[in-house]
Amino acid sequence: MEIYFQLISDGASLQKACDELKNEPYLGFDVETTDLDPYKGDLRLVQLSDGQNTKVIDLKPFKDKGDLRTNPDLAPLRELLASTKQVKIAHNAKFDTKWVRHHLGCEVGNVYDTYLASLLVSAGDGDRRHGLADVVQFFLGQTLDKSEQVSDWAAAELSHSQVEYAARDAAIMPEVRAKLDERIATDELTRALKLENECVVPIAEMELNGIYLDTGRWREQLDKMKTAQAKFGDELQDMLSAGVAQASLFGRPEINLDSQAQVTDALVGLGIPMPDTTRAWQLQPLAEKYPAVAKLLEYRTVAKASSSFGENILEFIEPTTGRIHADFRQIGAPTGRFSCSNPNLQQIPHEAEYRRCFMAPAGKKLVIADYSQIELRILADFSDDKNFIEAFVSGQDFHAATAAQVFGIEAADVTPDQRSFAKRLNFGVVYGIGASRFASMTGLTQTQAEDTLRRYFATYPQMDAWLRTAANNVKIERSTRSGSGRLARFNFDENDRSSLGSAQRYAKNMPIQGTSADILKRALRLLHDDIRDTSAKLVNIVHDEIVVECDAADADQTAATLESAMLRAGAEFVSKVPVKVDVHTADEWTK
DNA sequence: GTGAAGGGCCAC
DNA sequence: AAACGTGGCCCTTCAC
Repeated sequence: MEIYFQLISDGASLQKACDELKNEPYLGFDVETTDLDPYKGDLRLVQLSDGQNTKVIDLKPFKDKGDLRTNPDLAPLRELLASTKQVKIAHNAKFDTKWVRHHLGCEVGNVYDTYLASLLVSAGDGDRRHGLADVVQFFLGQTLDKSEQVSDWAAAELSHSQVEYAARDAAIMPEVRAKLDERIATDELTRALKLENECVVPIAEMELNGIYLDTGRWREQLDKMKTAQAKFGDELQDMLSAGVAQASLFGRPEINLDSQAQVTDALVGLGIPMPDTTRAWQLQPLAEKYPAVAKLLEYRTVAKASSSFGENILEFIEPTTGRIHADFRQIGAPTGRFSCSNPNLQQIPHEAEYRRCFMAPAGKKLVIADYSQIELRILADFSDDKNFIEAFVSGQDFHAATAAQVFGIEAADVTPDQRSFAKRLNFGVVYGIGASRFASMTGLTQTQAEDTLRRYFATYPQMDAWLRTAANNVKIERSTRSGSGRLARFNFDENDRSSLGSAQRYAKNMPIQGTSADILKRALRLLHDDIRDTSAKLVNIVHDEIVVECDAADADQTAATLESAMLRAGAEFVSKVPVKVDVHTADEWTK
């Protein structure tokens, strides 16, 4: 397919090109860069297209005159990109908007992300691919050649083939959007896509902002873990070698303590009746009787700490900023939750020794806010359960309040055990917990656990009914949705009970987890708009928590702004129970 | 050597 | 498949 494009490399042509495009409602938007990381490479091309008329802007000549961000010749481009009048259609727009933000110094207005749209339409079907070529093939039936994608974008002169490739990627976007939008409309995903599209720029900015990690503190903690690992490892080797015959002849045989197979063999050699897995929850009961098992558990804990949360995380510190810029996937899970990697800032251990390493730099403060019991509030709202709602409205200790209801006593008379049972059930219910799991986690017998579950659901009959309906709909509707309308289709084997059971638990959980994700995404957009032109910067998110960094002097104002944004977002999805946000200001990412 | 799979464990 | 949902990271093992 021949396409019409124009390569632009001077200010006057750029002005003319932007004038030509500025009245178009939809613009395909793409960039070509010399690296995947905006802190490491250069922005070479910016492409904009209305579908017929495509402009490929070569930034190299502009770059040769100095900082792109202050070059007045680029003002028309910045204005066009920042405008909210034209929809900018990009595939994985987080990438393009990050480069524009960092290298051109402007925020892209009105983003439409065909990658996120394709993910929404696929509704959790993990077999579908969502690269641009895949999406173009699926929705337009065209084959897109991506071979130039990894070509040399730093070359002094770009080849015709490179520029044509760049033009084609932008030119096809309006058509992709049109086709995708038909599916978005028929699948009733318009609200969910709006939520996602509006969240792209806040996330792009968060990744550029990064979070500050105190290297000294981290190393200090790591050293402690390494020392403990060496000590426990040594002790464990001694204990395990007691069961090995050749120990006295050849000295202590080295066992690989990280190998389940070798450790299990050695423990069996000591006469320990090993369970089918060596996971902590299975070994825990054996730890009291067998010191080697207790030592293994100690070793595992510090080994995990020094590997997963060790030296490697320091390698993610970007030299130019001194901060960690992790990758956030906006639709990381089919429920709509984010996932995070390189490194995963959503799995940093909760202990203060780790969290205190993530700090506000000098003169700054962290403002940390999280939703209180958001998933349970969503369940209360969706099920409209009178008693469950009452437990929230009462405003008292939530788990004590539910314990009082379940056991039919006054809140003041709730025993610690009763509160603990209620708390575990409150958490378990959104995952579809069963009696046997509840029994094993509480130490209750199967019968006692069944009885407690029965009491719990008898206390909350409408919640029970809502969860049962959700499970039944797996077979009838074969799909479910979150509050924003995010869609999840079920994949299960009709004849396999465990497959059906697993789909039913997912059906109970997805609307709740998904709505929680919806609320967080809405809050991120509201926050983004409210902190524009302030010192506040989004630096991390963890499912129901938002961390913002700001000038110390602005901390109180930022806390109020953040809480307000989160509460407004919550109220858009939950109305029958109050939404509660706990917010505080600190020098470290701690409670 | 490299990569996939499986076990294990961290977060919410 | 912990009959409690969603992720990512590290390690070993095993196939290519």
